[in-house]
Amino acid sequence: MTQNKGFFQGVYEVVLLVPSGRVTTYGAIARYLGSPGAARMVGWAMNQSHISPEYVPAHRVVNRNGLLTGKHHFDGTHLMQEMLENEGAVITENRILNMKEIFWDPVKELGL
DNA sequence: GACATGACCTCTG
DNA sequence: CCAGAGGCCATGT
Repeated sequence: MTQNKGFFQGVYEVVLLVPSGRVTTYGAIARYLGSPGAARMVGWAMNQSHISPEYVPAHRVVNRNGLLTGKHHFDGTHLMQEMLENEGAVITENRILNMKEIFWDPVKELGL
């Protein structure tokens, strides 16, 4: 909080705060940080998530459509899908069906 | 030092 | 309703 070190820090904080079995979106995180149009950067943070001191559940971060866009960046197959399914998410063809049910919004959950 | 790209989203015409 | 362009931050070449 109140750490203006960078957007990345905020993204990691939110992603790390995402509970198991829940998924969030890039726009929600960007919006929570105060930049509704900085969704791109969120994806960039995920790309560098491996540089984070702690593991970042990037598999719980999907696009607005509930599509596993970054699944290609995890291992290249359906590891991300299996992980989410293991947590209780219903995914098919890289798309989350019950995304609405497991959707976790930081602004709504954490509150501004 | 500057240009181009990146796991995207939102707004306007 | 559909389509197009802009925006944001950081990293790499």
